[in-house]
Amino acid sequence: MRLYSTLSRRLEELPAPPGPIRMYFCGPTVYQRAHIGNARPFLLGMWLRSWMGDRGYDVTLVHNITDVDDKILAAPGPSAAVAAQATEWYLEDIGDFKLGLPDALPKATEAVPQIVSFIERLVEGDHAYAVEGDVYFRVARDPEYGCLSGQRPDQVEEQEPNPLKEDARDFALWKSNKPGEDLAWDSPWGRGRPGWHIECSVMAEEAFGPVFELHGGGLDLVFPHHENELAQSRAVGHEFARIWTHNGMLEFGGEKMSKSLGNDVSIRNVLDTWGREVALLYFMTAHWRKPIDFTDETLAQAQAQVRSFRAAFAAHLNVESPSLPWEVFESALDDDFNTPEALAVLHRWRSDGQMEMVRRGLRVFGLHTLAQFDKPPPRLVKLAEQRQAARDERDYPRADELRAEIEEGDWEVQDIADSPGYRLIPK
RNA sequence: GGCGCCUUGGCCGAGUGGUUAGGCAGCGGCCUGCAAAGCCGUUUACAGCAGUUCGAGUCUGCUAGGCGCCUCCA
Repeated sequence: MRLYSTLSRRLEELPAPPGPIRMYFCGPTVYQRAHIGNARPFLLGMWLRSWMGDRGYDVTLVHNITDVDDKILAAPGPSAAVAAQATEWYLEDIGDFKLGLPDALPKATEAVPQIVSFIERLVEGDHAYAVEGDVYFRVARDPEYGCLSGQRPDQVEEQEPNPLKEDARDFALWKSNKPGEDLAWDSPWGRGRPGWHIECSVMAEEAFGPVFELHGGGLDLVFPHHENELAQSRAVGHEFARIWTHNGMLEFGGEKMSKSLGNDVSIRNVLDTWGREVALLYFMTAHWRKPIDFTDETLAQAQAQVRSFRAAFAAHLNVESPSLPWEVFESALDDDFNTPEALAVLHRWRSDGQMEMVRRGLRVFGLHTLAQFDKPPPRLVKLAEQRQAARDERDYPRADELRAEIEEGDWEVQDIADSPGYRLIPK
């Protein structure tokens, strides 16, 4: 199996099973409802874990939560409560995809002692310096700085000059407590809080030690966040992540969806409006590295595909001797996790009536639920039986009335050709 | 100014030099009491220009347009 890595800028072959494959994916900063773009790295991580598990790998997925940050401090109310509430929402939201949870969901605030000692190591190694209660990373000491993002340090723009820094490119590892900030810890440099990048270096080390196979996150984190993480970890002698995956952004009206632009739609909203199956299939339609448009039309297309799979399962087709072998599906996913191509294979099996193959493939993505049907409510079964009776008596106006009533209950009644039977399918 | 990415038919999207991707929507037909589902058929693809090659959507160069990052961001 291979995946494209930002670090090498090419496809990287994974070690042979069973690995291990240790994956660290950057999660959200928790200060409000997470938007649907935040779901993408989560889903990619979960799907990779699922697929690699099937392929015989020993996989561990760590997905961090940033619960100390400027935005949390700026939000109205006690910061700890803001973060706790938003964390709860996030866990609810990702839980509702019903894919299970990552193996660990560490929080920055629960790693502060380790963060402090990590920074001490950097200071001792002369990779960092303390100034008036802040600690900064010394970028000039790292000749490799920029290797992940391709940024040339001398070309990086500085927005607001900070006189405390030796060099404009240096970034904060520890920030001194400012008046009004209600999240702070004691440290050798005084009361303060961790900078943004350091938590990931520390929590990845906590989980995996000095080296692990895969680090994921959104494309917008390549620089500066991941560049800085890598620099910090290498400064203490770690190899850190070998493969870096960066998923494409969700776009909304031609622009990136983000909280700062105010064009974001929450995960909760999407789940409530379209349901988990449509949301999951929607993300399958685009390759993970590419941008994906978030529009009613693209979601509606995903919904149409969901319905086509469900209808095929309802028809109970299962033809033996597959037209395409399982290996075709496998190689699509093994090759840079190409979900659109895998989806095309599933459609091919669907149209050939090989629903067991479809079910097996959908299971990787948590979509095998399309093959499971709840029992229709007894009230609707009764209506369907009445409709059947009306049809038998050729009372078609009555039959159509009953069908409309069934559809109001979000089930659809379909007659079966060549038999007097019908079937009920959830809409 | 720097770094990186993208441009395929009405829409979404595969395509790792040489036979149909696939889905959605549309149209015509079969089936149906009517539908739905299904099935069959069908509809100006590869931004433009030049090059490499026996052969390019696929490689190279240029042009045009778009996007991301360099500041919080998945």
